[in-house]
Amino acid sequence: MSVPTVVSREIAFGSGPAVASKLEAFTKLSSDDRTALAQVSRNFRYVDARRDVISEGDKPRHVHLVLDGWGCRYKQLPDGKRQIVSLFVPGDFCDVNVYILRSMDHSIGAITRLKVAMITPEEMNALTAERPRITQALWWHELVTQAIQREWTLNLGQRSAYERLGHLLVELYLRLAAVNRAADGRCDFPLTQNDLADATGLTSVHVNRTLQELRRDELIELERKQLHILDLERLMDVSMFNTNYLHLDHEGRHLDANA
Amino acid sequence: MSVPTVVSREIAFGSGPAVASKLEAFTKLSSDDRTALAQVSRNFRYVDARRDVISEGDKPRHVHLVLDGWGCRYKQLPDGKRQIVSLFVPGDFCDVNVYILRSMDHSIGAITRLKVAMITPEEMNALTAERPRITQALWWHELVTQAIQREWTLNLGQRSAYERLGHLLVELYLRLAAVNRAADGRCDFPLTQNDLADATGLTSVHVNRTLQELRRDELIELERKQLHILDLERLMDVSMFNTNYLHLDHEGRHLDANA
DNA sequence: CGTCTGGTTGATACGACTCAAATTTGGTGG
DNA sequence: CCACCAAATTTGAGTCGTATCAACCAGACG
Repeated sequence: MSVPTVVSREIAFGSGPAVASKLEAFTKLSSDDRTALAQVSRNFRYVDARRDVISEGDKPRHVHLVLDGWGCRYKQLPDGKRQIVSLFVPGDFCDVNVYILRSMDHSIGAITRLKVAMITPEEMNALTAERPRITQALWWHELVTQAIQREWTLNLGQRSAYERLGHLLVELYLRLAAVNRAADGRCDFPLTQNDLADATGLTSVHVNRTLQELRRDELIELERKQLHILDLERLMDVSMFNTNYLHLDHEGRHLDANA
Repeated sequence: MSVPTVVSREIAFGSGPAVASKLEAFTKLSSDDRTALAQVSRNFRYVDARRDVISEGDKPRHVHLVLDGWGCRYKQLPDGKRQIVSLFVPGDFCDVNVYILRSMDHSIGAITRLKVAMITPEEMNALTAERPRITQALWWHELVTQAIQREWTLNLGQRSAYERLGHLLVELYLRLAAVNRAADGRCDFPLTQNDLADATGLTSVHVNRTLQELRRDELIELERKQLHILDLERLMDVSMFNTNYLHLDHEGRHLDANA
């Protein structure tokens, strides 16, 4: 999870180009690669908190890339129930190649005010045609995204409320750390207890009580949108967290050689 | 969900090349495309029921393609709990491009005796380099696989046991129908109640009671590994089933023109 | 035939939900 | 800078869905 000095020199904690550092968790990128990523990020827009980036039923026309802020993917049931099926933090792509599909089967919403790049199919094609290492890294990104989705399935299916919340907190902390948005057990944490409830399949009342338990056990502090994990190792332990699904061990580092 | 006549003419219910028909739910393939798919399916092996095709921790070396039988992806927790995170039916690819990753974060197991093709990275590269329509179709396959995983997340997070099981039965029925393995509300259904429990995050005792409810409500018959959905429309209704996530509407049909 | 796996039933327990209200926090305008 | 309001958090009491534990039964199989 080390961050290339070239990048980290430029950025302060909590800001800066997360995309490159996210992809560089997989493979080292050349400065040309980084320039190309910056290029496709030029065309961006802001989406207010609690608004949709794109809604279920819409025709997808771009790949979205989260430059700043938090977002989520969610699905709604006819009876009004809502499930957040994934969370986006800076550096996350929302569905590489979605535009193949005719219509969105879920919505993408902003948790905080969101800065998202809109990348056209043509730009994506050019990017992958010209930059094989970015292509590899994007595939890695896709595979990790799928692995996270599977882990959430496991989380909802088999873990208790306490384990489930613990697991989610650890995952988000590690994902933020990978893009230089977390350190020393601390990170921004803009999710409300309601959001947490929708993400974990619990009610917000029960989330509240369970967070209190986690605090009582001196595993976390969480207030004013700031998370502090007091004992990461123990929290990972009680939530049966296995980092393997995040594939954060620079698996593509052997690709560094070619230009 | 119509099946191209060219294919359906050749195959009997319950057997035949499922891959082509699965991909042709997205776009029409040329006979060259179909030949290429048959080529990469030459190298296959059988895996006995209840054995792993590949286990968590293993280094992935091939893309697996289910030629016949049912399989699943599952994850296990240190406390012994097990979650089936996805199911495979004939025609399903298991993780296009997995070999990018260093080690499997989950296991792939056989539910029934399984016939799986093992496709090398080289073969995959050749296939995608030479056959753009297959490449598109594989991307569609990936996107649908992800959509299914999201729907399972929703299923586990927000639906009751009754809805959850109903939803799963409908999904499997529709997926089997798409590869010509189901019709008239009937299909093979080799899952035990234990498997269903692991897939839905319930106990097998509760699965048993809930299936009885579904039978009592005259929605399904299920015995001797045969499923009969008596009233598909009503079952979809009570389980809040929205077919949109399966993207079965031949979205890539505009690609038919090129050779 | 005994054994095993998968299915079924019953009694009891508990984790998480529901509903309802109170309290705190954060943002906004006067 | 304070008053106000809406949103988010917290608390309490009671209920329900699903889990647990423990038998028992049926069919498949060697």
